[in-house]
Amino acid sequence: MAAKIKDVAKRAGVSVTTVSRVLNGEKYVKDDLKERVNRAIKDLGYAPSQIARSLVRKKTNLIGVIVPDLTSSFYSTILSSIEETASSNGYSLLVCNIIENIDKEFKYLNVFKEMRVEGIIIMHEKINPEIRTFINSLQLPVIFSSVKPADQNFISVIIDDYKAAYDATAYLIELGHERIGFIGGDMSDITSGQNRYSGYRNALSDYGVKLLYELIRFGDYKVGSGYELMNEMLLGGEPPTALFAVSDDMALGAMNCLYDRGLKVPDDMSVIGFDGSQLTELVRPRLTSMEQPIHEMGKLTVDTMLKLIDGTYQPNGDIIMDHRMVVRDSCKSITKD
Amino acid sequence: MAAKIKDVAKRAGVSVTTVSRVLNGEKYVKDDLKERVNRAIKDLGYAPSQIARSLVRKKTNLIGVIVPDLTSSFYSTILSSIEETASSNGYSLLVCNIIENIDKEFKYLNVFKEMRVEGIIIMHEKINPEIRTFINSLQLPVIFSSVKPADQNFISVIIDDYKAAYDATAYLIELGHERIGFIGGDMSDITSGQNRYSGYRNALSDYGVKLLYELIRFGDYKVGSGYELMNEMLLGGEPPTALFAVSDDMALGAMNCLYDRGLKVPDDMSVIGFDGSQLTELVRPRLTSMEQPIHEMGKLTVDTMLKLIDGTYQPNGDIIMDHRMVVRDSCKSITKD
DNA sequence: CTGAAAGCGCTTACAG
DNA sequence: CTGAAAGCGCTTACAG
Repeated sequence: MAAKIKDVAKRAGVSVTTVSRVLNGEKYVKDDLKERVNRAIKDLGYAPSQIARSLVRKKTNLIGVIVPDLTSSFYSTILSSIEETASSNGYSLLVCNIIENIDKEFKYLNVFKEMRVEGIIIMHEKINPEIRTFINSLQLPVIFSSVKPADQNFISVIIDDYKAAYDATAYLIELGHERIGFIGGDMSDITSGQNRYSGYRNALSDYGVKLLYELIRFGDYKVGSGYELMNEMLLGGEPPTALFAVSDDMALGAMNCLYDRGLKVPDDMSVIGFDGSQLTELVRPRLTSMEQPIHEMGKLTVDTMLKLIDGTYQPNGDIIMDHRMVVRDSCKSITKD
Repeated sequence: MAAKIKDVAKRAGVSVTTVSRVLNGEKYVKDDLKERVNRAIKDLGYAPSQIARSLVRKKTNLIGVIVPDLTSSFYSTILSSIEETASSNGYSLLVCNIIENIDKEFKYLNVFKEMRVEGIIIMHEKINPEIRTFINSLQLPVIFSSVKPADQNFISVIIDDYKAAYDATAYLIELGHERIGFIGGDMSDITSGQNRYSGYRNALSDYGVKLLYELIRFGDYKVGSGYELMNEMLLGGEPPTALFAVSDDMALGAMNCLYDRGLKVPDDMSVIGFDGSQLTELVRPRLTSMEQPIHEMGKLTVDTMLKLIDGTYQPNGDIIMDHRMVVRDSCKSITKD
């Protein structure tokens, strides 16, 4: 079995207290003792048990993370950034991938509780009352990253979705488009559903562009729904000249649908996405997108979480980051001729 | 603070031993006591501390996972499957994302050691002697998933990369191609580098097709290198009529390069990829690929790991899974006219 | 069927 | 500067 502190103490000829002291970098240990201990540690290949240590310190250095879909480019990128920041601060991640499975989420939340994680990061906003109650009962710092649940007690790290959607729509309008289709998200989601839709509508109305209900659809942010919804729109009558989809995945789905029907982007239709996922650079034409600062968002989420954990930060509302429009090749100005 | 077993015992008017018994589902507890305990647990919102439990049981139910790149579609899909299988068997994952960072890998391996994980799953084969020694010293079950390191002491869950590459090449040859370009992987990698290259070469030679060195390049499996290498090939002289890239990402990179230069797939060049990542269905034209059973591979990795942990399984060599060619729209037979 | 006691591998006052 | 002892929150023989 693995060596324990007692073995080290015996081999170094000191007490376990002394070993513990050099392990934790305390001063007040004579150099020669320190040396003997360090050699014993090396000889034995000793590494202190975090689990014993956690028990006495009441500190696990663990953060629980709930991701809706690990295989999504957007979430895996945030997660990657979260992991990087956490690990460079001495924290490890317990990752739960819930694929729209409430039972699994509950089960995992319970694992988080049993593992005594010090904080929880959640990346979806569809929490039901039961889950909400459970989370609250944990009395742990909780941060929603990139999403905002209805419950005002939670803190989110997000962009201003309303404004971002407004800007994306305005961009299309300024390109001369007047028939601007919209593929939105789940309207029970505050930020990615409602706020992005409002941004779209208000931009149209501010610019005096008519809202065309036949060009509006709502999906689930995934490629498949973008495809289906665009197909529906095409079947429905005169197509839009431009499309704003509230996720890059749905924008790509729409582009694929157009491709399969022999339509060209951006010649036959301009398309703008949302998120700034890696896909934007991988597809052809490259996808213009209203981007979230994905990497920075993950980092800021963890930095804030760490401060929340050590009591250094008093939350006062959400943390709003800047969005950024990145123009690529999927939009063009309309030329009436 | 969170309730502890002592609080439950007090509230239920029993000993902690009894509480522990109902917690662990032991029989030999009278129904009325059991009821009182369960009520106390509910009232207090008590959840046993896994960390205390781990300490005495010497069992953490933790598996460490090392992923080279979380944002890659291939790895995130395996990871998702690993997570699913682990969690449904009561195990949690400690995930380390090493982005070609040896120091970080070392640091994490040490975290794994300190956290007393019960096994380690690794998804890259570039382990240096130092890492190898460290891993061996851990005396823990280790499984390489989808890759095979040079060290024969480790066990891998993989496909037959040689045969898969052979089959992919043969497919192109049977389509009538004779100028078949190849974008390989890192030749210091046994499976994804060497074996796939051998498969390509031997297929050519078995079918009597000439090996053209000017059509051979080696990349790093990523989109960017596929793009660069194809560009190089195009600049080099007469282009191939078909390309076999040993990762879907590189195949996509190559397709993007062709697109940017106004060349059509599959009319101007057929392209076949390798892996079966989600990208194959997302790009246009859809990418034909020699697929690994990604999801099953993740599951089998964990199933095997669990058996290794409980001593139910005696490893005898690698576990080879079946590959599968999935034809989509990126290849066509050559028509000489 | 139930409980008192020892012990898991550490850290942290406390005393010297 | 160093060590003996208590304690973190559980489980598991052992005894009854």
